[in-house]
Amino acid sequence: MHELPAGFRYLPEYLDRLAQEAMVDEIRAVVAAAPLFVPRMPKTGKPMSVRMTNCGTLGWVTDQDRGYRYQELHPVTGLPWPPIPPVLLRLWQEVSGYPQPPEACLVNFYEGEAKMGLHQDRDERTFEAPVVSVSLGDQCLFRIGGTAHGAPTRSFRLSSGDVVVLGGESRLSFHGVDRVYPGTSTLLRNGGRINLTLRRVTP
DNA sequence: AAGTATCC
DNA sequence: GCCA
Repeated sequence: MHELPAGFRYLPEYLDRLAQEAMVDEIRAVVAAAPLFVPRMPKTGKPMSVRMTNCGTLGWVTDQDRGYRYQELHPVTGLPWPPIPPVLLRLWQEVSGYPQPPEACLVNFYEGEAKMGLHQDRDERTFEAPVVSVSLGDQCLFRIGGTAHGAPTRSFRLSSGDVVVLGGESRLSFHGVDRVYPGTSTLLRNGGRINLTLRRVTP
């Protein structure tokens, strides 16, 4: 049984059903303005299995030519990202302990066999602020390790309404999603899982 | 290690 | 089904 990295906070059932439904409505509006796109791996161009979009002044994107980065414009529409909904700014204020607001909210949509390989969130220009993650919809198997390659990992299920904070020592921990469990939530009519990650990019 | 394949 |  390995230790969880210091600064990792798991807040189960942080959002009640009504709050989750309100958040899904906000995300629907974000997706209407900034359509989901398929991110591609740097150099190889292999598609990731999730679809994604963003809200905020900066959004995380990746493609074959330019790789992982934050940018102000949607890669397909060329428009600025829609603003982060106030309810998410309030959540950040409640749990982040960071004085300034988040600049990016990455929206990852998992359906079917979608997963996310173990990785570090390290494209930001500051690691002082934590990463705040919200789970909506079907449960998933989440895995978190240490900051070093090859460090032991722990796995547990995340459910709709759970909030996870990666701060302190855990800010640069490797983490990922090994699988989604279909039919484990009624929040999204067509099933699947939405993960929102709020981030500060600049100091 | 933001990927996939393979093994137990 | 989950880990490495």
